[in-house]
Amino acid sequence: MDKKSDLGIGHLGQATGTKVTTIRFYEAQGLLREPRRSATGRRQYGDADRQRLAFIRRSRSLGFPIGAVRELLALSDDASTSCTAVDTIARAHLADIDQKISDLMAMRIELDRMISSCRLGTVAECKIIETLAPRGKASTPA
Amino acid sequence: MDKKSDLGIGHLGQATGTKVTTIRFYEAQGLLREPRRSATGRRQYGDADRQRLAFIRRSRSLGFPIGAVRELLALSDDASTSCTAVDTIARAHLADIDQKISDLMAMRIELDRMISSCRLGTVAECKIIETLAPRGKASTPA
DNA sequence: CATACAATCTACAGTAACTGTAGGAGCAAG
DNA sequence: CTTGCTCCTACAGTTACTGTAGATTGTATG
Repeated sequence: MDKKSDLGIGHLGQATGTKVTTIRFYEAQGLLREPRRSATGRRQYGDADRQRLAFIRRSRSLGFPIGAVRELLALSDDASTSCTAVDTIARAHLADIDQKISDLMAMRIELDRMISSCRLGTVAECKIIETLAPRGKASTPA
Repeated sequence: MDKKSDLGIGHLGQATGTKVTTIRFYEAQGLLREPRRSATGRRQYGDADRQRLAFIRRSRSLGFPIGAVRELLALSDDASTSCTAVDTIARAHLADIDQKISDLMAMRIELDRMISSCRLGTVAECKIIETLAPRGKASTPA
């Protein structure tokens, strides 16, 4: 009588590249519904759960925060609504990523310049430390 | 008798663009030493504290994690050591940033492709949702 | 001087998205 | 029956702060 798609939490994890604790975490967050349990209390998942978890993982791997994943799931559950909302969420996330990239690029440039100027002498003459300290009168107050 | 460099926590915050709570947090983390207190228990900072906090903020703005900032501070306190260690920390951080940038770029590309393919119809035919769901048999199991 | 309001104090909870740990029970194999 | 793996719950830890509660102090004004 076992359905071939019946999965324990460990197998579901393997099937989706998700740690067991993470699956339980998603359940606690309401991303996955509470599955039925075996007679001894173990979680039993079906194929729909696997699909849903895969969706979550894919969304997360694209950087959507949990809240956005929750919204995307709700939207995808209602096939008849317009996907404008989906588009909006995705675009907002794209803008977010662009912002992060440009912040990191700015850091990268500064950091790179800092490193390039280092002549590997002593800390006293270190350009990196010097760059980090807005003015250098803290260490050697004259 | 007041030194002109004497600062209350609020003024120190203003002088360095740091919230008061954040300054106390840095103190708890051991990045700033415990300052002397006024008769009524308020923190009193001097110019060296301001320099040190500025260093911390600058390092943080370049993305160095607290632990790295702690190490950089320790190194900068000892002017005679070689700055090889400083260089190593900075290079490790640069590598870290590069990794983050390339992760975000990869996300960005996928996300952009996803969004471009969206025709703003219903969720049922939404390319975004479709892309997120590895195979589409969860919602409509036939 | 009294009163109001701003700044400060301590201590702790909350954020994001998990990860790790403790302590206990189920389950298959030898 | 014992070993060893998976699973269970519940809670603490991670990062770098931010926010809150409730009490006290400092300052400006009437």
